[in-house]
Amino acid sequence: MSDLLERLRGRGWRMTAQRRVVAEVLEGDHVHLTADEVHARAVDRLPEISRATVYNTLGEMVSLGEVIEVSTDRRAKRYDPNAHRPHHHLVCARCGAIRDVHPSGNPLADLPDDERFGFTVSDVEVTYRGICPNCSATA
Amino acid sequence: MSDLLERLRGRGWRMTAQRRVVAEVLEGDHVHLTADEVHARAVDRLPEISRATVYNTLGEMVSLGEVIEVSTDRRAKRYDPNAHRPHHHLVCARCGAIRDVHPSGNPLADLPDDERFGFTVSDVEVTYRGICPNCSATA
DNA sequence: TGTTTGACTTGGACAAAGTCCATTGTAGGA
DNA sequence: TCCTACAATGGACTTTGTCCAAGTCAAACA
Repeated sequence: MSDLLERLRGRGWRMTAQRRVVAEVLEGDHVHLTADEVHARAVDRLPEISRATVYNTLGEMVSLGEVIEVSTDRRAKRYDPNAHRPHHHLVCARCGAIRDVHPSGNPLADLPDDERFGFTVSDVEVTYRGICPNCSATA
Repeated sequence: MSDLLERLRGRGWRMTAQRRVVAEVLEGDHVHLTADEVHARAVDRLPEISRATVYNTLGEMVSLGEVIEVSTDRRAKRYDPNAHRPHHHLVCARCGAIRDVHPSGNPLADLPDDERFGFTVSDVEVTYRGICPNCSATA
């Protein structure tokens, strides 16, 4: 069983076929699927799974902090299962490909007090943009 | 006339009442309106302006690099007119308030070569998240 | 193992945000 | 002033996501 599923079970999740399939679809590194993509892959394994269940399940995983929502473009949110490995994202401006990246330094520390406007700052999300090797080759 | 409008005219834009109104609505610092908010304010000055025109105009401003699209949450894109003053954003996780911020350091330089996966990296977008003073007071 | 129950799933209606397009209008040059 | 290419309009359509009432089932318990 996957780590993700293991952790969810540990949190008292009732284990259903639907949830198992959604968790399995999300396995791996550099996985950044949209909800509809997750649904399409889930349907391959469990044809009767509904869109609403996929949305519900992804939403619960996010609330539990087991999956991260990533909004890299104007389109659908994407779901990243590596919630427990801090990282940021590198996105191809042309084809939308996404890679997980690990910058040096801590961007949180780079925000001076006089630029915090009294906010309690707890998190930072960094998105690098550029052109991937594939797209620059076929330019 | 606003700076924004001036620059757009310099780029050969045909000047229409609609475009003028959209540009005027976007004036100012810490302005991060959604397309619908822009439309609502534009309608106050020019009642017959259509939603499609607001979307088109904002889209053109973005393509020309005069306005930046900001996706701070799951909801609508927001439009930031300060495209020529490099900055990032600080967002309240509770009420959604947005401030422009200027971190020290250059996050682009923090991405090592071996984390670039062959991408030509050209831009970086940083979103800080936290709770604004107003929301932490009324917790 | 069978029963029970509340959590889970379903499918369809609904909503928000954004795009597309045929038609109509108009800015700005000749 | 007239022309024409560019721009605006508004309504249909698409995509993405939410909500809900009714049915289903995982797992605790006897």
